[in-house]
Amino acid sequence: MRLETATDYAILGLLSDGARSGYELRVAVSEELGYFWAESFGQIYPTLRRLAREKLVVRNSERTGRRPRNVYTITAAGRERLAEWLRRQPQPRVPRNELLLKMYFARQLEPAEAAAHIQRYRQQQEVARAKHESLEQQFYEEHGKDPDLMYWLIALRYAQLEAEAHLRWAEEAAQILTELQEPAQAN
Amino acid sequence: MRLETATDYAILGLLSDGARSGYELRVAVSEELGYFWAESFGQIYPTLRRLAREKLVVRNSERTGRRPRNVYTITAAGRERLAEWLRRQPQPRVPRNELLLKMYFARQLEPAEAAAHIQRYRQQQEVARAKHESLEQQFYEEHGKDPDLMYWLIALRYAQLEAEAHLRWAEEAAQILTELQEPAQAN
DNA sequence: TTTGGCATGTAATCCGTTACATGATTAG
DNA sequence: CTAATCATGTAACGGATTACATGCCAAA
Repeated sequence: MRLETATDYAILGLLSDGARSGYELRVAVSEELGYFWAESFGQIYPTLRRLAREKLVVRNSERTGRRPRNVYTITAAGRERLAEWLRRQPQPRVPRNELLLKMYFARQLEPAEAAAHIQRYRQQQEVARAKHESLEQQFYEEHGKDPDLMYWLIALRYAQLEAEAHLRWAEEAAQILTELQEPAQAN
Repeated sequence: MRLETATDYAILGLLSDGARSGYELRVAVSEELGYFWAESFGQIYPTLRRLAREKLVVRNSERTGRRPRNVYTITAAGRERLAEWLRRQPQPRVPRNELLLKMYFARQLEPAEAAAHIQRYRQQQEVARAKHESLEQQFYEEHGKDPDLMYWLIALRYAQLEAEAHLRWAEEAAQILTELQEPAQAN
């Protein structure tokens, strides 16, 4: 038997906001949670089956006119389990930052090669920042009165502050590497 | 057959700085790389075997006086492979932040319960910050002239800026939740 | 008619963690 | 003598990704 994973609760959490099909969940994970959470697609359907077996969700097959869909609805028991999990202390995952691993050993590279990593990283973080900004707009426009809004903004704010920190780091690191490449000429 | 993992290169990287035994690698991963990288212990020995089979490291059994140790030394081929990997663009891992997942769905909790998560998180980040600071000291003291130092500081700086961002977030989030708990009385 | 999006699933594989298992040496 | 640390590995399990597999419907 299977111990509980955060995956289960990501799905229960989304369903707590309204019934959805597996396909819709797949989309919702990547669009709504995408900036801090991901589920591989091959994970969602098996998880839904298991949640249904445990009576935390119920499946309703819709065949009304459209092509058949299986829509999952969270049960009272599901909500309870979700709330219980939400109260438990979040487990930090093991750190594994490949960029930093490469930086740590970067003396084996030319400074310009290390700088290239940093440049690309900065660009990625710029993209992330832009995405966060548009997400924030979207939140206000589509959920201005939603009582969830506050919490969504808190989560988003985390990503925003991190991206800012990453950008600042990239600038500092680029600066250091530039100085390494052009050793001081003045005395 | 096995595709390459960053695990392999974390080990090759450490060995590029000097030969070590499996046990010493285990310690080094957690002490030197610990703030941004982790390897589970059951991973290191099998990886060393594989690296030896691929001639990227060589094993030397020491039995001189002390209890037997297997010391691994990186080969020229190993250094080449490491450098080649270092040049390739770092792959970001899939995002999975359990704290944010809980925050995102936190309307299902009492605001005070959400605030408790944030308090604990802030404390964890304070601990991290202190650890970074002592690491920095240690770097300067023990490796003041090491040409690797610059890169180690760059990696460390990343973690420092992130921790600062996390602390700032925790403060902001705590503030918002406090306001939620005591609704405005003045008009 | 063909492409793209909606829709649902299974299978193989891999990576990683945890637990198990054993034993030597050294310092207190 | 005994606890801590040095030291080396194996096995079982579980979770996650990727690839495979299928097919409908609507719009261009």
